[in-house]
Amino acid sequence: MKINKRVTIQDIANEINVSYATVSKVLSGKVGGNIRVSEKTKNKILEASERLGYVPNHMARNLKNSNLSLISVFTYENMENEEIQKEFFDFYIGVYIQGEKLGLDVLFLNTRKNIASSSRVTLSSGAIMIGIERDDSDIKALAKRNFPLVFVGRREIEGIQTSWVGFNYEIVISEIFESLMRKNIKKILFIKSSSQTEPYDDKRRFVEYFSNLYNIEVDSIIIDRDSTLSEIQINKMLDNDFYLLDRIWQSIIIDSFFKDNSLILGKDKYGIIMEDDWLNCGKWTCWNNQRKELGALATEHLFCILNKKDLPNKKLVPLKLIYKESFNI
Amino acid sequence: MKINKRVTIQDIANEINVSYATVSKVLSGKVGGNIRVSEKTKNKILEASERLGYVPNHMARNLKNSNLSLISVFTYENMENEEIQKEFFDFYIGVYIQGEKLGLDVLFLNTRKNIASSSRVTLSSGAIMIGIERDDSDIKALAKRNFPLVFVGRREIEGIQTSWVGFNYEIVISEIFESLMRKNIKKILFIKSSSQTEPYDDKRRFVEYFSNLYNIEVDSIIIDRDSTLSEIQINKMLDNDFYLLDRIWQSIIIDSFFKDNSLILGKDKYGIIMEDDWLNCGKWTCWNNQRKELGALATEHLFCILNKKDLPNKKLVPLKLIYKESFNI
DNA sequence: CTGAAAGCGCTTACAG
DNA sequence: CTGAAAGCGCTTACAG
Repeated sequence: MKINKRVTIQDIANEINVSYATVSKVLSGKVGGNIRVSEKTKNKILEASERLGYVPNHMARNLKNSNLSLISVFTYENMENEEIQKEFFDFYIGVYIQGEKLGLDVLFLNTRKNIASSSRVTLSSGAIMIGIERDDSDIKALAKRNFPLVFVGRREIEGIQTSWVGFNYEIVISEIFESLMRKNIKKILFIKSSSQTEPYDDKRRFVEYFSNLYNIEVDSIIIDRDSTLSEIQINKMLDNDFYLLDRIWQSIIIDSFFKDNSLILGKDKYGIIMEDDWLNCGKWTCWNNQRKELGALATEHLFCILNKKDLPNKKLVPLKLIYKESFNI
Repeated sequence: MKINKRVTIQDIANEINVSYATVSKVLSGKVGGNIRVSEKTKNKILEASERLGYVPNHMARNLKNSNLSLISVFTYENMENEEIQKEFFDFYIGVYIQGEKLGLDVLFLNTRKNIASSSRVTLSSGAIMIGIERDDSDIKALAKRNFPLVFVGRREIEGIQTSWVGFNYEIVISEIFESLMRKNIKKILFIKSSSQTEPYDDKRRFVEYFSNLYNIEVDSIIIDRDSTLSEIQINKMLDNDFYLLDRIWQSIIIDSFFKDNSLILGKDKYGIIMEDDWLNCGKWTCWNNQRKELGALATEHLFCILNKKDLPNKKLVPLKLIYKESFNI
């Protein structure tokens, strides 16, 4: 595999008959202070480096210095899917920008179902995990082995203490129910997806909590990506005037239901999507997109873990409702 | 800096009194075929690796094996700028996806004006350069030193043979002029920006060539990002019915000129933007977004360079006109 | 089947 | 000011 043999410090040392230690000192920019090299030697080294075309090998440099400045962002999701690209883009940008601020380089890894290659994550000093794939035994292995990992979105792994950052659903869901109360809405339809991951569990828990607190009756149905509406579901939807949606893409199904039944959103029926506007919520009230902030926060956490600093107090990114036609106050 | 001392192959070898060569064989998954290790030793190693929490160090692995699977994408542009994010996103996705197909990991680097850190690009085996920054002496140094580099967009560096991929402007600009001819338009206004980079030069060259070929008169003005229109410019714009724009953001200025003068695009005035739709061209005819394809092509070229294969014949990505209200056939 | 040794390219005390 | 030597963590002929 040694196809691309590049010029090394050794080559330069040989070329001009000087020890490679000295070459290293000059070429790594360490001269000055304690480390002195004569002007003449220095120039000879610089000249030879230029002439031979020396390019430093950072792999080797890092091996020696155990540099912590390379992190990776890892996901199993299929990035060829445009929707997933959109879903992740802002997180990535947040990681990238915060990484730059903290002096971290970012390796984006997305290798599906291939243990050998996913382990390439260990090129870096730590990783941020994005995505909801559940069956990721090698990630669990990394977590178990104390490889520095920060998950985006609450994530529990049995028997392991995981680091994660997430959105603060509590406050924004409380805001939703307060507005419902103020509007005197006493009964809503909760449109769930069948996703069982922690973040969705959290949302549902808060819906339950605040609906009890404000004494609002909640009926629920499940609508998934490929769902067609059953008679029962349709009746429940006709029966209720306010819908609370789990997922943004449910709104497509709902919108077409409205069309079929000549109902108008914001006039006949109301609703809120409990996600941010990563996929264009259109006329639906949803919360603001804080994905960049979340990516940045994850990066900060990882940075602190790597450098054995105390984690930031902030672990949850606050969310705000963006009121649109589907539910305006 | 050795804060995060991790478990190494040595640690495992010491733990169970076996040579670290054997540990390496087992843990790198090399056993089988010529390389045999007794079941008993293997299990001991696996157990200890699990118990101590071994995570391989890929830096060291790569140093030994001079692995070519890490490439980087490099730019000096400021990624905090949302417009620039949009401008680059599709390229990045293209690189990322093609990289995955070719088994390359991608390091996204964006370190501005800092030689020390931009040289971190040498962590990888080669780089794709995106962006139009002209004053990049360290990139030139890398190019001079034969560090494998592929530029996105034609790019000439004096005295150096550069690899680059780009869009095929010729065919799409010929298509523009053919349509003009068919519509019997004999006179157009070319709205240039003052950008002097190779891709814009290319476009202008083809405009000149095809306008001569089809005998279409071209007047021109320069409009930049922060321009206000001069009287002369306004007169030229009133005088002409068809505008050819260099850059997508010029359309904002033109649109507001239309508004001020109660002119309607697609009715009173016509035009085409000679860019793709990365920033929403609105009603303007422009060409299709092939940035993913371009990113993928750059990745392929870099892959071939790294592996000393012949470069793909294809170096230019073809473009198609997307006809919209501003100029429809 | 197992291990001693050389080496990937570099850095850094340390001695001269 | 300069260089010999050890070592970062790993792999891989090679010998036993």
